[in-house]
Amino acid sequence: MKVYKIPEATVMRLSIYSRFLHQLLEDEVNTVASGDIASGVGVSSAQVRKDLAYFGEFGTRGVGYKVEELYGHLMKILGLDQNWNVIIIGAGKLGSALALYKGFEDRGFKVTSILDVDNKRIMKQIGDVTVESLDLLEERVREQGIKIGVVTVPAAAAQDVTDQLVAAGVKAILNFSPRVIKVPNDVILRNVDLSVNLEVLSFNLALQK
Amino acid sequence: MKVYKIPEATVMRLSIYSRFLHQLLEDEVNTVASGDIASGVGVSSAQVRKDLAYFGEFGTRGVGYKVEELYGHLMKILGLDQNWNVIIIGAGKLGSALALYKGFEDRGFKVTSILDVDNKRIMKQIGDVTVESLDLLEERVREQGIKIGVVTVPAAAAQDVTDQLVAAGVKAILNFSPRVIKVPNDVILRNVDLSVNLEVLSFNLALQK
DNA sequence: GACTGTGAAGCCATTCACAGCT
DNA sequence: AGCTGTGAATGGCTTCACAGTC
Repeated sequence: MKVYKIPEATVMRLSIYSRFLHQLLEDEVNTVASGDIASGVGVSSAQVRKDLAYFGEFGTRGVGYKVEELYGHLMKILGLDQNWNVIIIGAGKLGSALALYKGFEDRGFKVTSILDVDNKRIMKQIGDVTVESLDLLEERVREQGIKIGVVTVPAAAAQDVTDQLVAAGVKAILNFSPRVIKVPNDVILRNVDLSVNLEVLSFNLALQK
Repeated sequence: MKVYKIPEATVMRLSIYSRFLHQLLEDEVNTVASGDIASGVGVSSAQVRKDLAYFGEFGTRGVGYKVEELYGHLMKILGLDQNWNVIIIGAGKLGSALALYKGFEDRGFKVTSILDVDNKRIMKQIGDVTVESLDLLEERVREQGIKIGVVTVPAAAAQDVTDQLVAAGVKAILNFSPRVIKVPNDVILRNVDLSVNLEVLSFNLALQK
């Protein structure tokens, strides 16, 4: 399993393939061809095979892939053969919604801490987690072995809490704030910019006229 | 202003540049060079110039760009020189959070309808919008001139509500459900897949070990 | 016959490097 | 002298097309 440089787009698709395979598993489908996956998720079959080829040979020529086996491989590749504790910084509407989001739990992400600076939010109960003070950041990261942090604070506070997460040893950050934030090279950063997504739609709509 | 095929990545960056310029405006900065924007948002200066070059010549050689002027151009390009009414389908935690998200309002997106199938959610007040029955979809889309729909329903219902949005005449859809959905060619679709984003982090973390 | 795995080709986006203005 | 605008070069991802295997 030589892993040199995998396109990010490939990783995102693997995640989508794995969910599609999960559906097939529930429908008790045993075998699947690259073309089936392709039409199921809206890409080309060559793309599916190429994506998988980065990680090994999982199929049988003339036949296809065993659903259960391929699913297992993908989950392992995606690092989902283990559970991840996640800390959310920012207990506003968005942070709360994410904390309760079933899609995370289903895939092995457990929100074990939710922190905020606002006293009105501290002690609030979100699912089975209690919102705590931002002061506890380092302590919670350490004791819960947290590698993944989610930032859902206002733009003005985003860089500051990010720096705190990094200082506490968090290695991967999912940023929902509408601000470009900077992290050291060894920390993985992804941005989910809600406004940008709507604006891409707006751009394309405006084009059509 | 010849617009043939603009890379999606360029559009996303324009959105980010525009927000950066807005910050500069507030700080009363008058002029900005491509290198300043670049370091502000974490791309190369050549990238900034190339992105802008798709749409015209906005700068002055030897000087840079007038902040206010460039900002205006970008907002126009992004279709943000007008307001957009937005309908949200799914009044769960995520749908509610998005309905209240300030970042949308700030950029001219107004959530004018929130619909759900669940009677327990109907009549609930979210901000100044009342959750209504999914049955009203077509009526609301028509009377509010809605072009943009946001889907925050469970995976199993995603394709169904998408089809209803399309049938009602919605031209752009932002899908938050963890399911691949299909739309006709003339409808613009973007997916914000929250789990996929976490899984890309997980993949990269798992690699490092 | 059917479908995988993969080198080669094609395509698209980014970076380079410099001519052109101010 | 400084910074933009842009053709050319580069790099990377996707598609093609087919040899290899069951």
